[in-house]
Amino acid sequence: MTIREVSEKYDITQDTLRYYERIGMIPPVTRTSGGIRDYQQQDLGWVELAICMRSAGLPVEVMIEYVKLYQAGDATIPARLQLLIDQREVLLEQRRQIDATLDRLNYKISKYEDAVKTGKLSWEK
Amino acid sequence: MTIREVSEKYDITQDTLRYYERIGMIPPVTRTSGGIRDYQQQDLGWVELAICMRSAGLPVEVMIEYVKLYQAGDATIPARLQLLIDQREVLLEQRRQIDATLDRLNYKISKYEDAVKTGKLSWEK
DNA sequence: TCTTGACTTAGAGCTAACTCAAGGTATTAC
DNA sequence: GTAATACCTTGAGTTAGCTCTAAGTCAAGA
Repeated sequence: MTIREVSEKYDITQDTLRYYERIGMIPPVTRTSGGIRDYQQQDLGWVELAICMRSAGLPVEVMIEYVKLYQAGDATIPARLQLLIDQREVLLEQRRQIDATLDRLNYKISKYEDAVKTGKLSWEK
Repeated sequence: MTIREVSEKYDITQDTLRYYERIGMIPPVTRTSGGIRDYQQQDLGWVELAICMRSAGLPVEVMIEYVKLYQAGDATIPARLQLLIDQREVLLEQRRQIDATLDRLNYKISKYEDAVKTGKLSWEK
């Protein structure tokens, strides 16, 4: 699969795909004899994982670390497990923050809806 | 309340508090005759709201827009309502992304836990 | 009054995560 | 073979969101 096809499949720019590879956020992608990227199933798996992590807001640094551990072999399995557990905790905390903000937004939205309906404010910020 | 007290109360730097005010993410804070910030209850409400939005990952630009609308008076109430509804949608989408990533993490974590227990991989990335 | 420490502004500097540009190579269509 | 297009690398540029620095002002204690 060419970089163009991958970029269309995952709706991500070719620049970003090359960037992810360059900084080690995904392992080196399979190349043709001419040096052109030819993404295999395994490469796509890494791309998908990277996009998933980033879309949740996890820093690229974490994925770089994970890839390094992966490339270092099976001895790093406990370290990889710990990294994943740590990031899960980060995401759970982030979700708590989002929920707290959603509560606040919902409260304000209901107040504003009242204000719009009745044409006046009940007290608001 | 002095800027030091506010920064300690919300665990945020004084620089950031001044920055938020400077860019219009919160309205101008009450000052003493000497020009020193003296946060009132209302100022604290804005600080709290700003911190809440930022901690959920909403861009400062959105809060700036909201404050501008607020300062423009009651005629902007429908626009403010719409802004809040839009941001709620952004947060709900962000939460979906986090949940998707949590699912992926949990799957990988369970695989790694098996690998650590049994001392071998069942197939993993 | 003098000193000390907390406060002020304006503007420069920093980091993360892209994003773009320049100059070159590979592949495909004719 | 050549032209057009898609790819390549390296390195510089951009944006958001702080964070720090410099140079100065205000307020409280000796």
